[in-house]
Amino acid sequence: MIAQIINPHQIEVYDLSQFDAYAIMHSGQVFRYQTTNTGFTVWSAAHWAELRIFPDKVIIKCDDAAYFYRYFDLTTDYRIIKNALAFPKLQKVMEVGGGIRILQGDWVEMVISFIISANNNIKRFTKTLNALCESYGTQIAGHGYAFPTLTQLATITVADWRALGCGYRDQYLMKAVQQLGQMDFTVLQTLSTDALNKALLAMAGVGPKVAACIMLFAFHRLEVAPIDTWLKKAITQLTLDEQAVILHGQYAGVAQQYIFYALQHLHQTL
DNA sequence: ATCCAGGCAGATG
DNA sequence: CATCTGCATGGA
Repeated sequence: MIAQIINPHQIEVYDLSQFDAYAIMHSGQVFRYQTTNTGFTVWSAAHWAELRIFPDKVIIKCDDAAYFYRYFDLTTDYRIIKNALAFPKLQKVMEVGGGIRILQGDWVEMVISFIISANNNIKRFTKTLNALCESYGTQIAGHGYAFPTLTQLATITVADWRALGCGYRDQYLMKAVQQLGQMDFTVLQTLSTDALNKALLAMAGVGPKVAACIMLFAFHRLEVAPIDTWLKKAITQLTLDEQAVILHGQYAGVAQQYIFYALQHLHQTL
């Protein structure tokens, strides 16, 4: 058993070989989190969770256990995925990042976050995202701020986006918020990955890489690998087999996350 | 100071 | 279809 819902506000995770809270938080798929004495606090949409890390388990205290059971993808056995990725250089990055899981993020939050992420650095756009929540999101009593709802996002002007530090992306964000209002997650969810990709590419500020991030981190399309500046450098270092896994494999997105974490966060070489 | 950051849009071959 | 360029902004 990977994890269990103890009650509506608590989850316990038992298999830490496939749940590394530190690696998950630093793998570039969640930007609203804080380190605490015992672990992390993380926010998603209007929800919050406190992760307390113990030697043999992680206790997740949260506002909605069902939400975070899905968010942390706790029904998926990552041992199966890692077996499918057992190539030499991937093995090396899985040794340090093998506890990463692909989160099921809120799709509006992922769209806005990754539009802001383009040609930006993580430290800076994380600051922007937190400012966005504090300025336009609803305060959660004693637990920080929610990500702004679509209604709240729609009140933000071009000048406001600029003031948040979004730079030239302000116009993209204005239009993307409008477009989000005309899209339906439950419909998009039913689309093939190819059709979903096309739908996402129609949004302002969304190109191939941002669309891939949205598909992986909000639609859980594990076969989609966002190829960013880090992966472009990495891919030439991989064997042809591994390149095929990254570009076309069933778990390309997961493999990509292991590589991204090892390179970008741990500054390892392949 | 120059280059780069989880790239994209628009223009030009 | 592929390639080139401008773009806000702050950190290295």
